Amino acid sequence: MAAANKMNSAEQGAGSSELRAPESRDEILKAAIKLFANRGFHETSMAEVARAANVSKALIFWHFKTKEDLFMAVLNRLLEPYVIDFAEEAGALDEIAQIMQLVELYLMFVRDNASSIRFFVAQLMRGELASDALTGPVMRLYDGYRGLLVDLIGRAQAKALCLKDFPAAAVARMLLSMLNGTLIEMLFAETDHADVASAIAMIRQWLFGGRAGVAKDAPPGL
Amino acid sequence: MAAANKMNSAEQGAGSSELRAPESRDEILKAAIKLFANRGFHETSMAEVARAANVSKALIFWHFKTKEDLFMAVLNRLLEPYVIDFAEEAGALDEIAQIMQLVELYLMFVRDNASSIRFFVAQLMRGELASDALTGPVMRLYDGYRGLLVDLIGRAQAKALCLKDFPAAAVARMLLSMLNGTLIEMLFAETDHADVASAIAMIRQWLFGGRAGVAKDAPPGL
DNA sequence: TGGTTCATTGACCGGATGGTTAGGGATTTA
DNA sequence: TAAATCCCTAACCATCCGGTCAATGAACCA
Repeated sequence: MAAANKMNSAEQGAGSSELRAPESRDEILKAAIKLFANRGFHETSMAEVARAANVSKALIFWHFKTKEDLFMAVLNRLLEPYVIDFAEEAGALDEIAQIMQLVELYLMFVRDNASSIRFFVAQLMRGELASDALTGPVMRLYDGYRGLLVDLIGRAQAKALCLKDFPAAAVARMLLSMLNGTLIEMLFAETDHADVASAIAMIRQWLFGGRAGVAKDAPPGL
Repeated sequence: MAAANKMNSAEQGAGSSELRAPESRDEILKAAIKLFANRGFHETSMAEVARAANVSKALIFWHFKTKEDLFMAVLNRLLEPYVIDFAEEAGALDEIAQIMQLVELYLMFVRDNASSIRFFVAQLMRGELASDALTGPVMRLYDGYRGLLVDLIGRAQAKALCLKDFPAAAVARMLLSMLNGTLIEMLFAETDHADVASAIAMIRQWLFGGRAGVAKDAPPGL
């Protein structure tokens, strides 16, 4: 059985807008990222991905053995920019400046990766899939970030630079809650830049009171 | 509306383990709530709902015309407890106490409705379905709550009871960010009660500095 | 030139899903 | 008691989905 007749000929004509080489894999990944991000895993069909990537469904299964394989590849691709090392960023700055830089880094990171973060959060929310392959790296990063905060806040408290009414760990947790709250406001309501800037100002005021000590007052990028 | 009549006679006598009267609708709703909540809309099949509710799939389609109808019914059922009037709660208390009571109310509400809130957030995240029927009521409630906060904070600032370095609206927004951040920590990491209590303490400290003025120091329920 | 591998495709398959239908048993109504 | 109504079900259907397969053109290798 199987017709096998071909039918094509059609578009030949040498170059023009034809599909290229094994960068089709990349095309598929990009399409999958977009679709998974704003429709979720279960709601995205391989046929849709194929259509969006301008390839046949079978080709997707040639590149990635299963749908979950594709999903994992998407995960890894999205995880790449998440490896930014927060640590290196701040050199000889005092604790206050370092903390504020971490805060700004967090917010800028969220702003720049809004869509993939939305994706991760959506995935996190339900145990949908791969909760380990997902939870693992993200949580490691998150814990690392919190660790840095606890450390820095502890040192700032020791130098009496920063509010001391609560243990460093609690302050760090609260700071992260503030950041996460601002984050979800950025993601769902569309907070404008002014609001984010004012959030940063309020965080600084909360942590350090009237003290200065920060290099730049209004972060350039935000 | 829902019949409510009858339900009589019921199971006794012959029936053995037989199904009852038009409270089957309720059984279906309860099952659907549970399934939709922790598996989402698309990942929950009508057959599963039927199995979980111990009825036939066809009966579901008799009670609710389509799957989306069932989903809407679930939404409305879940929305019911959300009508709590925050306003009535606080009577003759001063602004500080009222604000702190709102804060506690928010956190307790989240704690008590964790599963349905998780459901709403998951639904909100993607525009999956009914984004109006969903967004509408929840956002109205949320805005109402924020309005109350802005008002109270404004009055507290006027009386110099509360931090005045920022406009009331900004303070309210930040407070909500803190609450939402604490919320997602409660929902996803399992923050224990001590952490929530310390979060409340830190919020009070942030808003009112050393001032007292609050009736109870450690909220009983939390 | 013929063969091997790479990259790609249309057609196909079994299973699950949302939804329908025809009917049946019990209760109410006339 | 006959008709109508309500509540409920098994069986069915069309569609879509993840995944497979045989075939094939192009590039590289002998």
